[in-house]
Amino acid sequence: MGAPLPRDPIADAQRNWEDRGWSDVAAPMAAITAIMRTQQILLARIESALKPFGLTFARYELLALLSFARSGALPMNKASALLQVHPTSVTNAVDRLEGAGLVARSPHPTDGRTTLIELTAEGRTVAKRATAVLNSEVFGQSGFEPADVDQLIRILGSFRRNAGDFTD
Amino acid sequence: MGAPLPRDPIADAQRNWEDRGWSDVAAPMAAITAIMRTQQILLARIESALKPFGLTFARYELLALLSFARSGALPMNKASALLQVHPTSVTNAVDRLEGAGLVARSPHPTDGRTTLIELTAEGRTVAKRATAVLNSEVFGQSGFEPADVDQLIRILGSFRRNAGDFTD
DNA sequence: TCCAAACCCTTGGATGTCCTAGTATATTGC
DNA sequence: GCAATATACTAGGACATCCAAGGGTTTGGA
Repeated sequence: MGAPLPRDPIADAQRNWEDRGWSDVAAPMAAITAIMRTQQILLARIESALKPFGLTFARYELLALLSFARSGALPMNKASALLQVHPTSVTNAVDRLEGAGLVARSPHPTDGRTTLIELTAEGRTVAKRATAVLNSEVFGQSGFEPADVDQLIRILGSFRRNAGDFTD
Repeated sequence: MGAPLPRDPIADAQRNWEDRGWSDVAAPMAAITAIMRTQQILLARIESALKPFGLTFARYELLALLSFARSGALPMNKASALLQVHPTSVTNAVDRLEGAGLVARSPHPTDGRTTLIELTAEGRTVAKRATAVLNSEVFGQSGFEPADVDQLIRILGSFRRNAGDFTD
């Protein structure tokens, strides 16, 4: 954190790669490194916007997912698959959200292995308010040009499909 | 994580946003969420490629940075600024790299507050080998079209500049 | 000259992610 | 029907990141 650098460190890295004879992979290296850094910046903005609600991004994502579920409840494994995170991460998030009274665990009616997670009334309220803040403070001020947003959705969508995230 | 989903969960989220009347921020939301997920996929690939070297991405980045420093040594605060991570993260990475014998700490010759980190001979060798593996297994098979790589570098470069990463 | 402010690094605490392993419940196959 | 396999969730451990706070060093103004 700190003041802006006088030069783009990723562009410098790309030049270093080229100078060492790795020109064939210098550009993908720079693009991938830029994705890592961009994610870091965006995550910091998101966490900052969610802090007043006592939420982290991981917990917010779970709340948001539940708020869109028709029944208002989802099995943990379903949430894990849809959020594309490890099951233990969902357990962790649910533990904390449950402690904050925003979600509740309940046994699955027919499958004894499965645990359902459900929004509480307060959870639904918090999800709504947090989404409003994220929309206005982060998504609404992303700093991406509209045309670039479309490019990102296209490029990263293709990447995620090729990586095996989904078949569509 | 499991088998591919039948549908793109991010595209679904974008539709949900639009259905709730947040059309103005639905696309940026989708783009940002896609960046988060793409980072996760790429990080997993990188960590997997580095595992045989006993390196994580954070430690590799530090090794690579040092390998490009003319003198082969850098102050910790310099590394923190160039890698754009918190100073404590550098302390953590140096602790582990030092324990593995890949870098060494030394006092700054004139400024008693500053600690220099320097590659050991083994550290230089490991950095070289790890870079070769990353180049061939990750950067060389990113799955991005060359034209899209250029788009990413342009779009994310502009974003990072606007976010205050650098002035160029 | 001397003390306050700025700077550098480290420690300790909170979170999140993943992996491995373990327990409990379902499903499948013989 | 029963044993073997598969699935669901949780516990414990390793890492990384950030923040807050503390101790040592420099710098700069009174």
